Amino acid sequence: MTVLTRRQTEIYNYLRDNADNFVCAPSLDELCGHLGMASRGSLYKHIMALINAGLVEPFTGNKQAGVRLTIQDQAEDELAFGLPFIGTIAAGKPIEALETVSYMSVPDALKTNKPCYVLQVKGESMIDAGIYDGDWVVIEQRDHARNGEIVVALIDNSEATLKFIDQQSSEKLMLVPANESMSAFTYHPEQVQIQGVLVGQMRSYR
Amino acid sequence: MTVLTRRQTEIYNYLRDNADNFVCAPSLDELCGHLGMASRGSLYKHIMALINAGLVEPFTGNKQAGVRLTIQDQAEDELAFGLPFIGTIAAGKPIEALETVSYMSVPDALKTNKPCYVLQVKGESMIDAGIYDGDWVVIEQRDHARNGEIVVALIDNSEATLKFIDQQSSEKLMLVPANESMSAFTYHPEQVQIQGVLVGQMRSYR
DNA sequence: TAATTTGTTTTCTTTTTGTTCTCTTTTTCT
DNA sequence: AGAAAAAGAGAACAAAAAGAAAACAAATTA
Repeated sequence: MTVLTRRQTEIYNYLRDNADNFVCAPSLDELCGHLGMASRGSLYKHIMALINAGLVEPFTGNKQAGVRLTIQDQAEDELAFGLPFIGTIAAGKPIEALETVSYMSVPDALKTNKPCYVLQVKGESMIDAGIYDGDWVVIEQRDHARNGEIVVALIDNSEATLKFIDQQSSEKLMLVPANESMSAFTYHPEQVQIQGVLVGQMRSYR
Repeated sequence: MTVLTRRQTEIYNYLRDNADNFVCAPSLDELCGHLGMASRGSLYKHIMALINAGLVEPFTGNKQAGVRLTIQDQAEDELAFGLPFIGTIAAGKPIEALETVSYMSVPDALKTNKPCYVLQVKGESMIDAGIYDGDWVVIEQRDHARNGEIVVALIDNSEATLKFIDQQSSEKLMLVPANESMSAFTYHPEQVQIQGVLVGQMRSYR
């Protein structure tokens, strides 16, 4: 998995979105203008990082051809790149407090058009729902959910878990694990902070 | 593909857009006027580059015919669109016989560096392994597998399924579903054709 | 034939561009 | 708060690209 910094992601997104607007491969100076930068040398470092990551085609020697996007990133339909990967879900911190570890390419089919992020599941609390230890989950950032949805919930500001949510009212709500050996608990709404709702899941067998 | 310099691209675009405006093929001096250049020799270099790239028809000797445009548009890179999405797994046909329905971008973590394709799971045969009806699976194209791996297997040339493979020998092999209500079957190796091995899985909750 | 146009080559200068460096500022993490 | 990483500015350099101008030969035109 490719790890990009925030600026690198911004620049890559700009290149991807504007690839068709250039009559030919743009020069570093030209890109600087579009990106609001004053120094070629600074942009150069970012471009080299993207080339190193295989996201951008290298400069053609010293023929000053500039930068061209690679093939895989031109995919029209399922183009996907750059959801922040935040870490594991058992971190016990509010999502906003977690730093983006890296970015992860996620198919469109697994995310929504709202802000999303990726977590890696730690533990077996959702095993009966087909979500296993080590899986990645795509979470739409939200502070509310409907009954029956699977949510990332922060309990008493200390423990983050992935659970079904149910029986929400002004006095209580229920968090239900999908694991026979674990039991559901009822909380006061003030105890529970919803961090997002599950919209996608991925697993690697390698 | 030949990479054009900026000026070459500009000149090519001008020629393409204005080909119909010339009563006959323009001379270099005439083109210099239109392009705001003072030197034939400079333009000559650019034109020769375009001829070399096959984008412009060569000068017809010294009969002052000038430059003629070819019909050919600028060659575009052939784009790849991620992994081929072939369809559902219960299709009952060999994978090779299936045509690519579309392409799907898949995170690096879910694929290998070998040829892979994507299938959508139909049925509940792997439900106890956390693979549900409607999930997408990433399959590495292979005709053999190790015991314990999850494979796409074509049985008797008629039925494609996703199963664990086990107890492979020259006389038999076993295909084991991950579903309590379904039972494992033993086959002769000739009956079973392995189409690939599971390397990734994805699910959407939208 | 002489003059003119045109493609072609060559030499030279200027501009653009990739590349590397050092230094400062900003952001991020501990 | 302090350390580390990221981001940016700016200068300097070499190579490539671009252009100007002159010269020449072949073809066309007058």
